[in-house]
Amino acid sequence: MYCENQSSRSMPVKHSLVLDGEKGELVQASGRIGKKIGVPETKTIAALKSHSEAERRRRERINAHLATLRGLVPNNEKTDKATLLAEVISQVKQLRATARRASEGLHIPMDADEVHVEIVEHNGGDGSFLLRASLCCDYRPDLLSDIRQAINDLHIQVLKSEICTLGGRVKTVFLVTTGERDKDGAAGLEVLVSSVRGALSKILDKVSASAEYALDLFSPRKRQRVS
Amino acid sequence: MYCENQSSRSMPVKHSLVLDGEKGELVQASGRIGKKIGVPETKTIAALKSHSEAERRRRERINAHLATLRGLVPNNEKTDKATLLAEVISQVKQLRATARRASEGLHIPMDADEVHVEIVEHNGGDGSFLLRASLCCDYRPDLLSDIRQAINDLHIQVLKSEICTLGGRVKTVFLVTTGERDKDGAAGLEVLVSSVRGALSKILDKVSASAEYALDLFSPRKRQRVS
DNA sequence: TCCGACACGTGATGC
DNA sequence: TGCATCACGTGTCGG
Repeated sequence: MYCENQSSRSMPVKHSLVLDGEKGELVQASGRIGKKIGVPETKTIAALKSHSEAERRRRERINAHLATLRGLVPNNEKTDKATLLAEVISQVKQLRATARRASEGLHIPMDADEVHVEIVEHNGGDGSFLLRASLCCDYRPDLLSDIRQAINDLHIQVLKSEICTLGGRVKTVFLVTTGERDKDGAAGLEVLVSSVRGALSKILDKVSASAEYALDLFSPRKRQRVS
Repeated sequence: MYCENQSSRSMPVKHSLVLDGEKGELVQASGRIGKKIGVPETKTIAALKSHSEAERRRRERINAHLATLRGLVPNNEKTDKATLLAEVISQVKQLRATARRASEGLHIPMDADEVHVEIVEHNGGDGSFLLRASLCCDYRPDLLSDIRQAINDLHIQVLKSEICTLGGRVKTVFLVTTGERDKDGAAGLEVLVSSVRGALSKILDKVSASAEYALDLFSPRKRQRVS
């Protein structure tokens, strides 16, 4: 709600005191105000002085916090106060969004092999994005290490991973984003999507190929069951 | 870095113009300054007017962003500017921390049954915390739904879940926190830890009990293999 | 009465 | 030169 500040704008009041001297001493202005002051001017002077000092301390507190925020948000070392605050609210919004996305639904593996990559969110402003990639296939012992290797090769950051198994089938869902912000926008995003899709498809093909001749100990009948 | 502001503090300059009238009109003060101005006073007046208007617009931008932040951060509707900024930097810090925690190591299930609950992080300032809970046991079809049910009953928020299977064994690791901030601090935290531990132990016992008489299709030999 | 928080207008400074 | 940003001191309001 703040202050209504109506009165101060419509009735600004004449200045009666003025700052002078080398070190911020307050003296009485040449005002024509007939305010009958006999002696207590020194008291008013002191009051104004402490007032301005308090105001300066308040400003220092606020600016200190702004400096902290400037250090917290990446490389806005010399931007405006206003744009700095704008970047901060953008950061908070997207952090909250990703934190919320990180706790959502659980999926169960189906009987058909599947590779799926979709763009959950793409913030054009700072080039950040959110990808959901899923792979559904038969389980094999080195599946997880293969996936892990693919993630390392793609240089992406995994926000959330669900690895869900059901009767020899496994479905893995990854929520991924870029490690730090890069500015190549929608173009680089598309190639990244296809890269992720290609890597997962490669893992899927490796499953099928090895299943051709290798005997897996724990896999039940292959790929057909009740839907 | 900002402005050095040395000069403006040590030499504040005498006021020569003064605000007057009902609606913010600028007039010349009664100053004894002999600045020989013939006509261009109106220009200076207009300049000062546009100046103050621009400054007001700047203030409005900054305050609008502050209001947005005030709406974004939970229930700080009428706090100071300074404390609001302090809360914002706290929010950003903890959001970044949890986002970083959410992408860490992957675990593989071992041969011994295990329930583990530990406090990863406890922020005494706002009562928020971060718990890592893990359960390692044999796989059974309704294990995941049991875990999901336990999470719902505990009223906790899952930031990250890893469900990793290896040869009939499954290890699930959860990174959990409180849904929204509650202020009961360390006391409630301890009871929550033991609640989580108890719920997971219950799930573990149910596995062993059902394994007594039921024939699981996919489980290999029970609980002993190479370490 | 005093103290803290705000909005305001203003001079200085950098582009 | 003007234009935008900043720190400053001050008036005002509420507790």
